[in-house]
Amino acid sequence: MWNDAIPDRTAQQAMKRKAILRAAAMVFTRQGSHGATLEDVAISLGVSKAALYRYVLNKNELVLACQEEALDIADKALTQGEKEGLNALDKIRIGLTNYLIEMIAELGVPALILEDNALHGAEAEQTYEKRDAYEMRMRRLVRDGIADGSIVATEPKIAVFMLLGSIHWVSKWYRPEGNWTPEMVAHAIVEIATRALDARPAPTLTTRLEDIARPAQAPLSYLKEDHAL
Amino acid sequence: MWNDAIPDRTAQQAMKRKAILRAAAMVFTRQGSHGATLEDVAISLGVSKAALYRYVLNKNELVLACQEEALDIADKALTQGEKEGLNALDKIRIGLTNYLIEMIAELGVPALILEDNALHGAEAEQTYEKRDAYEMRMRRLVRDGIADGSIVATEPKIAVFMLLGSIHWVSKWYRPEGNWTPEMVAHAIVEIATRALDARPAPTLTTRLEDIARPAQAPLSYLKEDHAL
DNA sequence: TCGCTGCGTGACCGCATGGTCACATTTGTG
DNA sequence: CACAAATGTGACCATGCGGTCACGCAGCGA
Repeated sequence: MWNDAIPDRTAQQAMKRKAILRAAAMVFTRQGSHGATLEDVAISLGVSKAALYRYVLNKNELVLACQEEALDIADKALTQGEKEGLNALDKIRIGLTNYLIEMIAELGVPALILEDNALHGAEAEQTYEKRDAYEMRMRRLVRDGIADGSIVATEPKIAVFMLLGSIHWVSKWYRPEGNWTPEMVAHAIVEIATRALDARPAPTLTTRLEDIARPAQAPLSYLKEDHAL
Repeated sequence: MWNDAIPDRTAQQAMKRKAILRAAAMVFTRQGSHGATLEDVAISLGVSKAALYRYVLNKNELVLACQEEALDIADKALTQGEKEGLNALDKIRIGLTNYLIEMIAELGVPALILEDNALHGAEAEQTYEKRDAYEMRMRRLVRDGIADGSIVATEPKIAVFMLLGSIHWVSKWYRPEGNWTPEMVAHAIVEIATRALDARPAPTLTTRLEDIARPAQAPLSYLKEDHAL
C-alpha cells in the first residue's frame, strides 16, 4: 500500500532513534553530558522521558552513540579530504570543512565536547582509541604537509591541537537558528585556522561576515550581546 | 612570636580557600562542573567533603569563583598586552600568552570551559557580561590590527572565536605533570594560533617540540597514546 | 588543668534524576 | 470488526550528591 512512499515500522523506528540522537547531541553540547537530564532531551522532542527508553538502552548509550557518530563523521570527512586534496594542507582543509558541515547536518551541532569521565569501561576505551587514531591521522597529514611544502615547519602535535581547538570551539558559539549556513561557518573558520599552518599564507581571506545582512533576533539562552552568531 | 614568619589564622584561611579553588578548577575542567562532585574536590585535597563548607558557601559559589578568577586573569593579561605590545597583533600575543601562563600558575589549569547552564541568576548575568566584554576587547584589537597593518583583513568575530578556541582547548590536552613548562606551552600554542592572523606570517616557527627529551611516564587517566603532553 | 575557639569528620537528610512498570491508546492486519 | 503488536504515559523506585549537624579534637591563653 502507498507504494512504499510511507516508511515502514522499522524505518520509522530508525528515524526516531536518529531524532533522539540529534536532540541529545544538541543538549549535551550545550549543557555537558552530565548537566543534561534525559527529561531535557525528552522535552526538546515533545515526548515523555519514558518514551526514550523504547529506542535507547540508557543515558550512557546515548552519550556513546553521539560520540561514535561524531568520530565516524570526522573519519569519513578526513578520508574524503585525503582523496580529493591536492596537497596535505588542502586535505586537512577539506577534511575539517566537511566534518563541520556534516556534523551540523547530521547532529545539528558542530562538535561534541566530552568530559573526561563521561564514559566508562570498555566502551570508553574504544572511543578514546578511535579519537586518538583520528588525531594521529591529522598529525601525519601535518608531517606530510611539511614534507610536500604546503605547511610551515612546525610541531605537528601542537598544530593539530590548535586546529581541533578552533573546530571544536565552534559548538560554543554557533547557533543553527542564525543567519549563517553551516557551509559558510565551516569555510570561514577552517580558512582562518588553517592559515596558521600555510607555508604560503594568502594575503587576504575570502570570507567577510559584514557582507551578510543580519536581522535582529531575540537573544538565545544567555547570549545577550553577540557572543554567538 | 616567630616574627610573622608563620602566617596567622586569617592568612591560613585565605590560603586554604585558594587551595580549594585550585583543586576545584582542576576537577571542573576535567569532568565538567556538573560531572564533578564536591567529594571529588575534597578527595583531591585529602579532606572530607564537609570541610570544604568552612571556606565555601556552596558548589555554585565555587564554580562562580573559578570563572571569575579566570576572567580576571584574562582581563589583566590583555591589559598588560595592550600596554606592552608594539602593534595590535603583538598585544594579542602578549595578552594570550600571559593569560595561559598565569592561569596555570594560579589555578593549575589552562582554562575553564563552562557549560551553558552551570550558573544561574544574577551571578550568571554578571559573569557572561564580563566574558562578552573580554571578547569585545579582543575583537577591537583585531580591528586595530587590521588598521595598523599587523593583521590581515578578516572578520574579527571569526578570528577571535578561532583564537579563543585554540587557547581554551589547551585545557583538554595540557597536563601540568608533563615535561613542558607552562611558558613553553603558552608560547607554542599562541605563536601558531596567532600566525593565522599575521599580515606577514613568519616562514618558520620558533617552537619545536622534538628538541625536548620526554622520558616515558605512566599514562594519565584515560590518555593512553599521547593525546596529552 | 580548665575552658574556649576553631577545625575536620562521619552520619545523616532531602531532592533531583536515571531507570522501570502497568496501563491506556494507537496502528496495522486478516 | 477483532485482535495483536507497538507506542507513549504518569506514577513510581532507587541512588547519588549537595548540603547540614552534632561531635571529637587540637591549640592556646590564664
